Amino acid sequence: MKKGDIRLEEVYNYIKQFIDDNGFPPSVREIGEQFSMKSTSTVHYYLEKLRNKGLISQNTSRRRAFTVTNKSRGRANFVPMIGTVSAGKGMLATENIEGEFPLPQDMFNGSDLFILCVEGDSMTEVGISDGDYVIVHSQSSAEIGEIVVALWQDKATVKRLRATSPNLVLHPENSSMEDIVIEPSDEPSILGKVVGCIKKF
Amino acid sequence: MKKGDIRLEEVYNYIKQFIDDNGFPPSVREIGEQFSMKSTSTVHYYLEKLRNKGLISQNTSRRRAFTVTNKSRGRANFVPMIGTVSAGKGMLATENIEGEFPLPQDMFNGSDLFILCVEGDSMTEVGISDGDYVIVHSQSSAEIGEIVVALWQDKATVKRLRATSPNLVLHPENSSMEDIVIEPSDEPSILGKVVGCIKKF
DNA sequence: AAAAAAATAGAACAAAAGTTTCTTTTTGGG
DNA sequence: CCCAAAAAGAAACTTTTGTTCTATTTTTTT
Repeated sequence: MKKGDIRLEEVYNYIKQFIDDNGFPPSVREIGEQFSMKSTSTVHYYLEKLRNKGLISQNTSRRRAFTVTNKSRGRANFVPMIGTVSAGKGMLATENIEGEFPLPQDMFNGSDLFILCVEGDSMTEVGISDGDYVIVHSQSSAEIGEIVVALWQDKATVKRLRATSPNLVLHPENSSMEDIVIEPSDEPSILGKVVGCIKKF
Repeated sequence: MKKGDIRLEEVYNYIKQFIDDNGFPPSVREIGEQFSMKSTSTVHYYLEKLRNKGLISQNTSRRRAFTVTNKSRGRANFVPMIGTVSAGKGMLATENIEGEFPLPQDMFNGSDLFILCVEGDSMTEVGISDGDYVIVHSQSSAEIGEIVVALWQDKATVKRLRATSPNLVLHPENSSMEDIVIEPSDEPSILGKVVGCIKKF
């Protein structure tokens, strides 16, 4: 392996790390300092190699403005985590958002997602357990058979949708539990459809 | 609400979006153009407000180098997804990596993690199903009772560790399956410990 | 309506950052 | 060991970019 190729990879990794740490790319001179390169043209030499290899893309006429075009590195989709579900105001109101979590955009895309922490063991038979985080697509209706987040008695519950009329029937995926039947007069509402789940062991 | 406060939020959102889209922050003049501000000092005026509110942090002496310090926005931890598990060379060799996926650092941190796609239904009773992605902490040994990824007959399997000697005993969390007993002569190895799981519905 | 505060503009400036051209040193294969 | 190619350096140059200072307009408050 040629000496320059080793260095090229080191430079590439440094850039990646720098962006991860700082949120913006390093300048030519900062790269040079890192590798004790005494001339900015030396850095330029490597940067052009990386550009030719398609590993970075650089916006001419913009300073400190190149990005790592790592095809294999997926983009993040920041999804809000909902803390308390207050029925009254919009659920995605700022005061209800506990934080934004990055999810792989390849798996979960779209801007109308949110994350909710699951309480209880009513859905263990589909792999959703107490303490898991479900990823929910915000929508006000859903198809029969889909797993939904429904707002009932001012609390969000995750259940499988069995029927919507005359009553809303929610089916826990836990053989020891009974279906929940909610009459229209109780004004139940569907907050969204569960599209994924994250669990920690 | 004051007029400036609305604008302040718009500017803030624009910056966030710009960084998401481009991977580097906008310049003062780019922000100004977006909002038809005819003077860079106007942008400066808003930028300072954002700084004072702690919403962005700016590195003086560095151009185009501020970051959104959204406390609520979690950082991403890029974790490699392993495709084919080839026993021979290092599992985390570049050729085995299918891509890097961003995970919430708050949930999964550390640089020695990898993601693996699960095949089969041997762990459904702990919520790990066919097609799920397990998040694995790379390690060569584990405690009894932990869920591990073991390499057996050149294939990676996810099971609960029951015993390590004299034989390696792997327990499927599926009552219709039998324990797998692997003799030392078969040279089984532990690739890591399962710390999480992501499922898509 | 007047006064105070907030928001915007203009222009000039200094520093940072990418590029270029030419030269020199170091490597690596024959 | 020699020579071409690769790698590194020096210095000057052009743009971009953030800052500053002052003046003006618009909003908000009293």
